[in-house]
Amino acid sequence: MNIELKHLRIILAIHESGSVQKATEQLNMTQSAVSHQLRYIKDQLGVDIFIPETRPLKLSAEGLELIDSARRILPEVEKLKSRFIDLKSGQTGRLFIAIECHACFEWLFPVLNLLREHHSNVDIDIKPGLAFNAIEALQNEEVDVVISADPEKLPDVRFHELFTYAPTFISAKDHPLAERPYINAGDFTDQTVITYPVPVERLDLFNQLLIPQGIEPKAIRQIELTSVILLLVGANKGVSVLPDWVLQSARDTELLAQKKLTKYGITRKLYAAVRTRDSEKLYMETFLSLSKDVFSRLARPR
Amino acid sequence: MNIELKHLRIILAIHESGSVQKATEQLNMTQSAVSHQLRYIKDQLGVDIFIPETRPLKLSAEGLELIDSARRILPEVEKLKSRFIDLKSGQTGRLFIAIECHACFEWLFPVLNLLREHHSNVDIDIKPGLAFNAIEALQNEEVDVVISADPEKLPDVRFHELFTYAPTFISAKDHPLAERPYINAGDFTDQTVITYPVPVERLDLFNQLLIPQGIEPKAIRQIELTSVILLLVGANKGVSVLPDWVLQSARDTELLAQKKLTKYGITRKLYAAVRTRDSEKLYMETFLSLSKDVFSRLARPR
DNA sequence: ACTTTAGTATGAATCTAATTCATAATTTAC
DNA sequence: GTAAATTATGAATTAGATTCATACTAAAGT
Repeated sequence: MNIELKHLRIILAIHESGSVQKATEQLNMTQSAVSHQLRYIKDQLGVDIFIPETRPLKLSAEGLELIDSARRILPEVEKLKSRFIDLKSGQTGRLFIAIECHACFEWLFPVLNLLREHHSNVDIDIKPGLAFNAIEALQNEEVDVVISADPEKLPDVRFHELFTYAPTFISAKDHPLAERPYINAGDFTDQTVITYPVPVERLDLFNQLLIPQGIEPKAIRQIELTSVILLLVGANKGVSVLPDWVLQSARDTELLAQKKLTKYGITRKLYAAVRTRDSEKLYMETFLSLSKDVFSRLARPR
Repeated sequence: MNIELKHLRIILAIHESGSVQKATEQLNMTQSAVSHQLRYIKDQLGVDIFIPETRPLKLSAEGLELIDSARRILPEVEKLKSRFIDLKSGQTGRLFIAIECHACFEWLFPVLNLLREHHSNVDIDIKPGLAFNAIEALQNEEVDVVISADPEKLPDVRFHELFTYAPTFISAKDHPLAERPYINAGDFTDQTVITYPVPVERLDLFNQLLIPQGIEPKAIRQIELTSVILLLVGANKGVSVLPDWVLQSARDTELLAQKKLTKYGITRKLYAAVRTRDSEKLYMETFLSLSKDVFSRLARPR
């Protein structure tokens, strides 16, 4: 028994218009085509859908059952179709975000709240944990955006530049290194470094400075919250390196000394990696521009 | 945008089997056919259903939405199909009954209760009120059975004989007519006749005896309940004519005299009129045989 | 990095199903 | 009973789906 949506639509149109004749316009079919289809439907279902020898055709008891089903099934299909129209136009969609940059929560939350206001039907989520190879997860469509500082040349992924920042050294004001004009890699050998609880390879300090120069600090202490890191550094429990904008937007930085890394400073760029074919989606464009907006407000010193 | 059930089935099969290759068996299609269909689906929906350049094919975020819809829609269609398989085999169906014979409620209720036990999925109902032209309602599929004493020769309707009965005169034992061996039409001219509240043309007494002979009784009093009719006749408030089986199955008939109508008695047959193509349906056959059963038990004098 | 293998895509030919056109058959209304 | 309206049917046509053969391509193996 083979029944298709087409058949349900035909039966429904005939019932609602009252005759095959009238249904033909609505269906954009000729009377003959409809008639042939009706016979096919009857053969498939094995029962008479219409009361024979009535003109205009009237649905039989069995035909009315078909109508019931059609009225349950067809609206679901219409929903599916309009869902895909929205998906295609970027009115709606999924925005799962993987962040490689731990501090980024600071600006990501306000961005997502704003995005929710603009695109209430977009399914927004942050996927932690798969930071190990976020770009692969992006290609597998497990996530839709990766916030990363390491752009790659990939055919199907586009890295949208969000902003530039400077990983900045901080210590207590009475710390010996607070006297220096800038900090070098070697200065860390006898320091306790306070970092976010992520693999060191993912920290700017390490992947940009210490690892290339083969230097290891005396100790590493991992702390989750930015404000706690600032507190501990202020209390001389260690030193740290954080993005400049984190320091600019944070309170309670009076007790801290901020120094650039190396003589000329290190600057990095943060990117939003997006699958190429998602780039022009409306909500994705909104996400990108909101990100830049929010960041520039956050980074402006108060 | 044209999407058919076929397409949903293909996507679902691929997702559940894990690859196009494996889905082909389940779908009874060649790999090539599936591939062509996938391109069609993609073109229709306007978005990529699969992550490009992965092998085996993996569904994209949009593809997963399709799966959701398919899992909602396809089971509804399966339900529809099995419903029609049942309808065709007579496992299930509709049994709306129109009764032209008022006393028939007496045996119809037990029949329907028994039928419900055998065929719990049959939608049983009694449609009163459209007794004016019940056979037309049968042809229009407004009802599925008409209980009638007037068979007609119709191409699409079959009259199944249920049983024979004799419209029988009753009066109080001390009524003058109780002395007679039988009752003639003329005997009613000075009688009050107690009947069911239906048009007189539908009463055996009238359409078989009084109307053909142009005789009208002195008065007609209409009463709904059989037991009340018996009570009033016993109290000499009038006479009545009821089917013999009603009298045989009723209690409190000791005070009544029963007489045949005319010298040789009048007998009538009751039929169940059914659309020809419904006749062989399982539940219809059950209904007919149950009707005969119940009647013969009812009519047997206690 | 190269080769093999499994999985998918594609084009042309073929086959199937749907539609049209012309016309017949039926039913309903007058 | 005739005309008008509606549906059915058969043959021809057209559109759509499937197959076959083969080309690609990603992933796995060496």
